[in-house]
Amino acid sequence: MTAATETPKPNLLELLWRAAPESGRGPRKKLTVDEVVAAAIRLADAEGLEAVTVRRLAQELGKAPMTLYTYVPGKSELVALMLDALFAGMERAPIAGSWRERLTAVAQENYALYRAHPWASAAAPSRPPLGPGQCAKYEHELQALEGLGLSDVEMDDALAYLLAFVRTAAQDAAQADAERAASGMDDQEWWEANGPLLAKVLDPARFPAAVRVGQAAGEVHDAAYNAEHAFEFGLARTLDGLAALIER
Amino acid sequence: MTAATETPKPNLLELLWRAAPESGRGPRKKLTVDEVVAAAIRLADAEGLEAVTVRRLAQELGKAPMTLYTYVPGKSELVALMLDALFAGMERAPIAGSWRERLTAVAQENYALYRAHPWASAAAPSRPPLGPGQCAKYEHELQALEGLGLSDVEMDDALAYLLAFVRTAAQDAAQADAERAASGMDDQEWWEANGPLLAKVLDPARFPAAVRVGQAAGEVHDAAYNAEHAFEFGLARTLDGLAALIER
DNA sequence: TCGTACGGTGTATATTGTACAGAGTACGAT
DNA sequence: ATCGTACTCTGTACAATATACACCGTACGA
Repeated sequence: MTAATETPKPNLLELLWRAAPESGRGPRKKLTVDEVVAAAIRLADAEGLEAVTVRRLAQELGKAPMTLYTYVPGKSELVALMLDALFAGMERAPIAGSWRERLTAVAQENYALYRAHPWASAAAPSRPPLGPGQCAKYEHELQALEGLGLSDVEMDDALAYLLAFVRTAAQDAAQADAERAASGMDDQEWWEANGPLLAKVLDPARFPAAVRVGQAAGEVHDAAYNAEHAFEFGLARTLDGLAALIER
Repeated sequence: MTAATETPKPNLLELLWRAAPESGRGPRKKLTVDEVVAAAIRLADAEGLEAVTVRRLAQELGKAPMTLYTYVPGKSELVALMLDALFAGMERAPIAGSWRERLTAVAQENYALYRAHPWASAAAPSRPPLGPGQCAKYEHELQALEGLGLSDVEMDDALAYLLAFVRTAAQDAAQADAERAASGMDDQEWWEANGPLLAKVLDPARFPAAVRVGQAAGEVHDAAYNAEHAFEFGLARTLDGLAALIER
């Protein structure tokens, strides 16, 4: 009996860093991992992450579905690769200005990325596997916190805190968009449909503050939820919160 | 031809407020929406939200799968009901103390809820449909911000900001737990498996700050990511950020 | 008393990720 | 130069998902 050949089963980290063994046996590959990932990103941008199915992506690439598994071990790894590619491709404006300006720029770059690729805000974990894109992003963004008197650990904490805020804000914005699109109603239609029931059920005697505050908030923004306002407000608060650490 | 009877198709809001028409024709229902929702929550707590399938939940209730659709129009509505039930059942300690103590209590109540029901942190939208549980929660939590000199709109902004932070922190913690469980490796094993590649690829010349800061952060917490620390740090920052608004 | 609205269910469908086996290809050892 | 074998690519197959639809029986309301 020959020794069981045990296909090495490419690790996600190896894949991210394109550190595959590359034993040139067999037919040449007709695609690259990068092409697969790029097609997946294109598809997700155009039709959402739920449109990125193995079959659909294969069709887009002119291959049979199972072919993709020669490039990527599974779907979750594909998503990780998509995210890292996105991070790798971010434009990185030089870090300059006051610490507030620098962190604002970092926040806005991230927000713009997630708004341009809404699927990413939902897919991105707080601590994605350390791919090259993720690392380059981390390296760049740490520059905004360098020289402020923070310890290394505090720099990491502060950056993670800022990025988590931005990701959540973008995710909430994307979700609000998606729900509006899915319901097929604009805010006015929604209110006409659901207003009567809400009026009956939201008893100001039972929920005095909720009714009062909810109404005030709803009137100021034109909608029940204004994502851009939430981002502006939250960013200001987040920077103020970091100020207490930085300017202490 | 008789007039098309057009089954009214229960709206999510009607369902949340249990405001169904209730036309007592036909056989008596053998279950209630609440029983279905309670069973779903039990199942999600025990085995995760992905275990809550129509078949499995029906089996748990001793019914045929399709039976559930008499109680709930679809799965997404079921999840919304589960969330609202969770919110309705939260213990609400009386609001007291300084504003910092009050908001800390609110944050910790929410964090505890999401840690006890990890599926909820992923499922909860920033602005869930206004069910009775959600409303009671909102009413209660607004108390913590009353009388601080904030406008109604600012109260809403501040609460949403705090809650989004807590939800994200809990979600990240749950995800870290899930990944650890799924990989079957503890942190040490993971490092032994992936350390060599990372050492080769994380070039301190290319990523000087990233390597330095990442190492420092990894050493302080025993793991690559310490969720509880992130919550503590973030909560302090978030309260400091709100202080700038409240004590202005 | 009887029509009909409704509860409960069996069957069926479209869609998903992916396991598995087979066919052809080209490198590397002999 | 030859040939085994590792590898690419693909067709088929399977398990699981949500849920549409038709049907059966029940019990209220006219």
